[in-house]
Amino acid sequence: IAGYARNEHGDEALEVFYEMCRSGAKPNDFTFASAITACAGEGAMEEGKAVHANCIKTGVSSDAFARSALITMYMKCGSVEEACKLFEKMPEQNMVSWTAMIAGYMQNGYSEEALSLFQQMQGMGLKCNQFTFASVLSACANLIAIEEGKQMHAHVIKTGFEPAICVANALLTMYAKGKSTDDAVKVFTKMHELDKISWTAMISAYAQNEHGESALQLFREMQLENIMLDESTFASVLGACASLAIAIGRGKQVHAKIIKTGFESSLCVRSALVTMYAKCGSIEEAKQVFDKTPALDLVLWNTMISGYAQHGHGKLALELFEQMKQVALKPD
RNA sequence: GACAAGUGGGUUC
Repeated sequence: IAGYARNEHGDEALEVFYEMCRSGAKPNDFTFASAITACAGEGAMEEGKAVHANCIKTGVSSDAFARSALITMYMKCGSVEEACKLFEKMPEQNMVSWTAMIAGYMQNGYSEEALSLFQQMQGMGLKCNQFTFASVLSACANLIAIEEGKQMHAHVIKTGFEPAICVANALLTMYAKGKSTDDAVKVFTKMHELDKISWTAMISAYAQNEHGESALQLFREMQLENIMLDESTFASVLGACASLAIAIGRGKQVHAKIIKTGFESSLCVRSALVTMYAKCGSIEEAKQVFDKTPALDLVLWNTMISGYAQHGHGKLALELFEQMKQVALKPD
């Protein structure tokens, strides 16, 4: 159940969970927590609450783990209020529940609150681990609070969490968002172990800081190292192509690779493709990608409208805007 | 021994 839940297979996790319940095997506090994690991944808030009620009814030793998982579920579903209410009511507050709150605040755009909660956590003398620091560093990144991020970096070194891969990835991104490409490179170079997130974060760091060619070079190295690519990688690589406004042929090579690896249906890849084609001078191909997309989301509409607007097609941009409103999508 | 919390990605000249 935990294996499925942690790997974004919430539906299968829940299937196994219910099968377990039917079989008469008795779930323990970890089982319920994992089932709630599965609900979080599925955005199934009501089901998660029901699992928690069931957890209490079953009389496991403690529902503390289930509560931490519930906090995450509420946060993932955007119910920050409910998460707070639950957190305040929790009898035993520990590192995991606090980290869940800090991460949740950060993910929902409340990075200030995340940092202030971290200060409180420190004040109470609660322990922190790599997950806490990764979230706090991401909060600094969101706020582009580089001075604070640097202090946190020092703190992370002092507490021995700098080598943790999730901490290093968050550090790298924090520096990249603060336009400190050199510091981002330092973090990347210092890492003993790199995962797909590290590579993508570094590619994105280059792409966002006017080092598009370095981004593309790193992408080549990443492939030579046989690192698994995913939709985030391609979105970042396309971002590099767009930022360089490279020759359309090179952009098309990336597009071909996307098709070959089966990522062309991803919405974030599609919008990155639209931008790439628009910026590389082929608004027609941008529109083709747009037209081939079955379920357009807000970002794709925005991307195509911006593409037209920025390339001398104001009238088409306005027409598309009208179309967008007709499909009952709310402009932002 | 495993199991609750974590890091990267698309639009905004």
